Amino acid sequence: MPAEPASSGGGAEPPGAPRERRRRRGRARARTEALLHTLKRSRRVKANDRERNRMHHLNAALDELRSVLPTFPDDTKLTKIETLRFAYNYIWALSETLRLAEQCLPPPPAFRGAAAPPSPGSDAGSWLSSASPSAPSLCASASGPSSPATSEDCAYAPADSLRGFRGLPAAAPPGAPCR
DNA sequence: TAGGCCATCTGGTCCT
DNA sequence: AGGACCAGATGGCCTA
Repeated sequence: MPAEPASSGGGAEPPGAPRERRRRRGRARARTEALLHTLKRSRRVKANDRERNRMHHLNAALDELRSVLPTFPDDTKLTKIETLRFAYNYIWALSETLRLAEQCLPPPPAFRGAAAPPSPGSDAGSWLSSASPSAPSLCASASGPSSPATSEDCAYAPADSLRGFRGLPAAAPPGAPCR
Protein backbone atom coordinates (compact mmCIF):
# COMPACT_ATOMS: atom_id res chain seq x y z
CA MET A 1 0.00 0.00 0.00
CA PRO A 2 1.50 3.33 -1.08
CA ALA A 3 2.07 5.94 1.62
CA GLU A 4 -0.16 9.00 1.67
CA PRO A 5 1.48 11.82 -0.27
CA ALA A 6 2.57 14.61 2.05
CA SER A 7 0.36 17.67 1.90
CA SER A 8 2.01 20.71 0.40
CA GLY A 9 0.15 23.11 2.63
CA GLY A 10 1.96 22.43 5.89
CA GLY A 11 0.37 22.74 9.31
CA ALA A 12 -2.56 25.04 8.41
CA GLU A 13 -5.12 22.17 8.38
CA PRO A 14 -7.19 21.32 11.37
CA PRO A 15 -6.56 17.93 12.97
CA GLY A 16 -8.56 15.18 11.25
CA ALA A 17 -8.39 16.75 7.76
CA PRO A 18 -6.36 13.92 6.16
CA ARG A 19 -8.97 11.44 7.31
CA GLU A 20 -11.73 13.56 5.75
CA ARG A 21 -9.78 13.74 2.46
CA ARG A 22 -9.38 9.97 2.44
CA ARG A 23 -13.09 9.54 3.03
CA ARG A 24 -13.96 11.88 0.15
CA ARG A 25 -11.53 10.16 -2.16
CA GLY A 26 -13.07 6.83 -1.22
CA ARG A 27 -16.53 8.10 -2.04
CA ALA A 28 -15.32 9.51 -5.37
CA ARG A 29 -13.70 6.23 -6.26
CA ALA A 30 -16.87 4.33 -5.38
CA ARG A 31 -18.85 6.69 -7.57
CA THR A 32 -16.42 6.17 -10.48
CA GLU A 33 -16.60 2.42 -10.05
CA ALA A 34 -20.36 2.52 -9.99
CA LEU A 35 -20.33 4.68 -13.11
CA LEU A 36 -17.93 2.29 -14.80
CA HIS A 37 -20.11 -0.61 -13.78
CA THR A 38 -23.25 0.94 -15.23
CA LEU A 39 -21.34 1.87 -18.37
CA LYS A 40 -20.10 -1.69 -18.76
CA ARG A 41 -23.56 -2.97 -18.00
CA SER A 42 -25.23 -0.78 -20.61
CA ARG A 43 -22.63 -1.79 -23.18
CA ARG A 44 -23.27 -5.42 -22.35
CA VAL A 45 -27.02 -4.97 -22.65
CA LYS A 46 -26.55 -3.29 -26.03
CA ALA A 47 -24.23 -6.07 -27.18
CA ASN A 48 -26.76 -8.68 -26.05
CA ASP A 49 -29.41 -6.89 -28.03
CA ARG A 50 -27.28 -6.85 -31.15
CA GLU A 51 -26.39 -10.49 -30.69
CA ARG A 52 -30.06 -11.42 -30.32
CA ASN A 53 -30.83 -9.50 -33.49
CA ARG A 54 -28.01 -11.15 -35.33
CA MET A 55 -29.26 -14.59 -34.37
CA HIS A 56 -32.79 -13.63 -35.41
CA HIS A 57 -31.50 -12.64 -38.83
CA LEU A 58 -29.58 -15.86 -39.06
CA ASN A 59 -32.69 -17.83 -38.17
CA ALA A 60 -34.76 -15.88 -40.69
CA ALA A 61 -32.26 -16.80 -43.39
CA LEU A 62 -32.40 -20.40 -42.25
CA ASP A 63 -36.20 -20.30 -42.48
CA GLU A 64 -35.97 -18.97 -46.03
CA LEU A 65 -33.65 -21.82 -46.87
CA ARG A 66 -36.07 -24.29 -45.27
CA SER A 67 -38.92 -22.88 -47.31
CA VAL A 68 -37.24 -23.76 -50.61
CA LEU A 69 -36.23 -27.23 -49.53
CA PRO A 70 -38.73 -29.95 -50.32
CA THR A 71 -39.83 -32.01 -47.35
CA PHE A 72 -42.44 -34.64 -46.84
CA PRO A 73 -44.80 -34.14 -45.20
CA ASP A 74 -44.76 -30.50 -46.19
CA ASP A 75 -44.99 -29.14 -42.68
CA THR A 76 -41.98 -31.08 -41.47
CA LYS A 77 -39.58 -28.68 -39.85
CA LEU A 78 -35.96 -29.51 -40.32
CA THR A 79 -33.58 -28.69 -37.54
CA LYS A 80 -30.80 -26.21 -38.25
CA ILE A 81 -28.16 -28.81 -38.89
CA GLU A 82 -30.55 -30.87 -40.98
CA THR A 83 -31.44 -27.83 -43.04
CA LEU A 84 -27.83 -27.05 -43.81
CA ARG A 85 -26.88 -30.61 -44.63
CA PHE A 86 -29.99 -31.21 -46.66
CA ALA A 87 -29.43 -28.00 -48.62
CA TYR A 88 -25.90 -29.11 -49.33
CA ASN A 89 -27.07 -32.43 -50.74
CA TYR A 90 -30.02 -30.87 -52.52
CA ILE A 91 -27.73 -28.52 -54.39
CA TRP A 92 -25.44 -31.38 -55.20
CA ALA A 93 -28.33 -33.44 -56.55
CA LEU A 94 -29.67 -30.55 -58.61
CA SER A 95 -26.35 -29.82 -60.21
CA GLU A 96 -25.83 -33.51 -60.87
CA THR A 97 -29.21 -33.64 -62.54
CA LEU A 98 -28.34 -30.61 -64.63
CA ARG A 99 -25.07 -32.18 -65.65
CA LEU A 100 -26.76 -35.40 -66.73
CA ALA A 101 -29.48 -33.53 -68.55
CA GLU A 102 -26.88 -31.60 -70.51
CA GLN A 103 -25.12 -34.85 -71.34
CA CYS A 104 -28.30 -36.41 -72.66
CA LEU A 105 -29.74 -33.42 -74.47
CA PRO A 106 -29.56 -33.54 -78.26
CA PRO A 107 -27.44 -30.82 -79.86
CA PRO A 108 -29.28 -27.55 -80.57
CA PRO A 109 -31.05 -27.21 -83.98
CA ALA A 110 -28.38 -24.89 -85.29
CA PHE A 111 -26.05 -27.86 -85.31
CA ARG A 112 -28.51 -30.43 -86.62
CA GLY A 113 -30.43 -28.39 -89.12
CA ALA A 114 -33.72 -29.65 -87.69
CA ALA A 115 -35.70 -29.17 -84.53
CA ALA A 116 -35.57 -32.09 -82.20
CA PRO A 117 -38.85 -33.10 -80.62
CA PRO A 118 -38.98 -32.51 -76.92
CA SER A 119 -39.12 -35.54 -74.76
CA PRO A 120 -41.66 -34.50 -72.22
CA GLY A 121 -41.55 -36.45 -69.07
CA SER A 122 -39.09 -38.92 -70.39
CA ASP A 123 -38.04 -39.48 -66.88
CA ALA A 124 -40.70 -37.47 -65.19
CA GLY A 125 -42.12 -40.40 -63.31
CA SER A 126 -39.03 -41.28 -61.45
CA TRP A 127 -38.31 -38.86 -58.71
CA LEU A 128 -35.39 -39.10 -56.51
CA SER A 129 -36.07 -41.03 -53.39
CA SER A 130 -33.92 -42.51 -50.73
CA ALA A 131 -35.17 -45.89 -51.86
CA SER A 132 -33.42 -45.59 -55.21
CA PRO A 133 -30.05 -47.29 -54.94
CA SER A 134 -28.51 -45.47 -57.86
CA ALA A 135 -29.70 -42.01 -57.02
CA PRO A 136 -27.67 -39.89 -54.68
CA SER A 137 -29.22 -40.03 -51.29
CA LEU A 138 -30.35 -36.67 -50.07
CA CYS A 139 -29.65 -37.43 -46.51
CA ALA A 140 -27.37 -35.06 -44.71
CA SER A 141 -23.64 -35.21 -44.98
CA ALA A 142 -20.57 -33.12 -44.61
CA SER A 143 -18.55 -35.04 -47.12
CA GLY A 144 -17.51 -33.84 -50.55
CA PRO A 145 -19.73 -33.36 -53.59
CA SER A 146 -18.52 -36.54 -55.19
CA SER A 147 -20.12 -38.48 -52.39
CA PRO A 148 -22.64 -36.22 -50.75
CA ALA A 149 -23.95 -38.65 -48.24
CA THR A 150 -22.93 -41.63 -46.25
CA SER A 151 -25.17 -43.99 -44.43
CA GLU A 152 -23.69 -42.84 -41.17
CA ASP A 153 -24.60 -39.26 -41.93
CA CYS A 154 -28.10 -40.40 -42.68
CA ALA A 155 -28.58 -40.78 -38.98
CA TYR A 156 -28.83 -36.99 -38.95
CA ALA A 157 -31.24 -36.82 -41.84
CA PRO A 158 -34.97 -36.61 -41.38
CA ALA A 159 -35.33 -39.76 -43.40
CA ASP A 160 -39.10 -39.83 -43.18
CA SER A 161 -39.38 -36.29 -44.42
CA LEU A 162 -37.22 -37.10 -47.41
CA ARG A 163 -39.05 -40.24 -48.37
CA GLY A 164 -41.42 -39.39 -51.16
CA PHE A 165 -39.28 -36.41 -51.93
CA ARG A 166 -40.75 -34.39 -54.79
CA GLY A 167 -39.42 -32.00 -57.33
CA LEU A 168 -36.09 -33.47 -58.22
CA PRO A 169 -35.59 -35.80 -61.15
CA ALA A 170 -33.54 -38.84 -60.40
CA ALA A 171 -29.97 -38.85 -61.48
CA ALA A 172 -29.34 -41.61 -63.94
CA PRO A 173 -27.16 -44.44 -62.78
CA PRO A 174 -23.55 -44.23 -63.87
CA GLY A 175 -23.18 -45.49 -67.40
CA ALA A 176 -26.88 -45.43 -68.15
CA PRO A 177 -27.56 -44.76 -71.82
CA CYS A 178 -28.99 -41.42 -72.81
CA ARG A 179 -32.39 -41.54 -74.35
C1' DT B 1 -35.91 -38.95 -16.92
C1' DA B 2 -32.29 -38.51 -20.33
C1' DG B 3 -31.17 -36.48 -24.52
C1' DG B 4 -31.83 -33.23 -28.31
C1' DC B 5 -32.78 -28.68 -29.82
C1' DC B 6 -33.07 -23.98 -29.11
C1' DA B 7 -32.66 -19.08 -27.35
C1' DT B 8 -30.07 -16.17 -24.72
C1' DC B 9 -26.14 -14.34 -22.18
C1' DT B 10 -21.33 -13.64 -21.95
C1' DG B 11 -16.42 -12.77 -22.74
C1' DG B 12 -12.93 -12.98 -26.18
C1' DT B 13 -11.17 -11.76 -30.74
C1' DC B 14 -11.15 -9.55 -35.10
C1' DC B 15 -12.36 -5.83 -38.14
C1' DT B 16 -13.54 -1.09 -39.56
C1' DA C 1 -13.86 2.69 -29.76
C1' DG C 2 -17.58 0.21 -31.19
C1' DG C 3 -19.68 -3.36 -33.82
C1' DA C 4 -19.60 -8.11 -35.80
C1' DC C 5 -18.59 -12.65 -35.15
C1' DC C 6 -17.70 -16.71 -32.51
C1' DA C 7 -17.83 -20.37 -29.11
C1' DG C 8 -18.94 -21.90 -24.45
C1' DA C 9 -22.31 -21.98 -20.67
C1' DT C 10 -26.88 -22.24 -19.05
C1' DG C 11 -31.66 -23.04 -18.65
C1' DG C 12 -36.22 -24.10 -20.79
C1' DC C 13 -39.07 -26.98 -23.62
C1' DC C 14 -40.23 -31.20 -25.88
C1' DT C 15 -40.18 -36.11 -26.94
C1' DA C 16 -39.09 -41.06 -26.68
